Amino acid sequence: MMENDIFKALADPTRRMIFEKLASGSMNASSLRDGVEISQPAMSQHLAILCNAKLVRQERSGRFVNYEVDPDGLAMIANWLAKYRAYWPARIDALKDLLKDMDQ
Amino acid sequence: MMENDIFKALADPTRRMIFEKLASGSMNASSLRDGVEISQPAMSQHLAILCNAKLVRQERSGRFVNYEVDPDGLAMIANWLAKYRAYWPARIDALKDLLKDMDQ
DNA sequence: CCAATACATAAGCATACACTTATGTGATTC
DNA sequence: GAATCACATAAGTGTATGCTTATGTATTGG
Repeated sequence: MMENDIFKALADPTRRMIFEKLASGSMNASSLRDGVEISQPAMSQHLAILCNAKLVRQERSGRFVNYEVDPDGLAMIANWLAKYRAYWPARIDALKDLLKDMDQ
Repeated sequence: MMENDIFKALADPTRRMIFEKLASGSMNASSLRDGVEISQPAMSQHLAILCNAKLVRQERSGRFVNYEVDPDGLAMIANWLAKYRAYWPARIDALKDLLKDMDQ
């Protein structure tokens, strides 16, 4: 199932870090390793899992592979979260900011 | 870390099912087992993990323990998701519904 | 071509995780 | 107050997961 892939993908802190890095701009696998203590195969495996979860997508560019955030995965999480909107505390500031940003 | 606890808690399909069940109304541990093929210790362990992640909270009531959705955990996910709002596709219907519901 | 680069895949290993059975703990009921 | 009920905890076990080293596969540059 897709939902399961997403949550399993995000359950690993290294993958969330990779995802966060990609959110600041698309990058190839080597650039993602810069400043991070992680082996090349480990990075490759994490990226495969993120891609499979539709959180990240890839695009080949010569011998490089460019990775970027895939909105599909985020939309799935938003959908999941929406099911429980009745429980969201209305006063959460971050949430208000989110609304302001999106309601344009 | 709290964020890690939440995503790890949600990575298990059984726990997401338990959470979904609780979202439809607070329940004690025995009621949560109704119609679900899960042992009593397994349920207890899952609930402990969900509580630790602030996704669920408990309240003792005699010899029963009542479990309910904890908004704190959901707010944390909303916060996490908000960091990537730039990537949310604006046209997702569920998202629009969500916005409409919340912008009141 | 052939060496080097960028990345993927395979296989093995240590740890984490979700389950099991067994037992403990606190509250209720007879 | 002894038995029972609702739940928690302990200990053990099989499997999943994330890493490692080694090798494979495109692509590019000299």
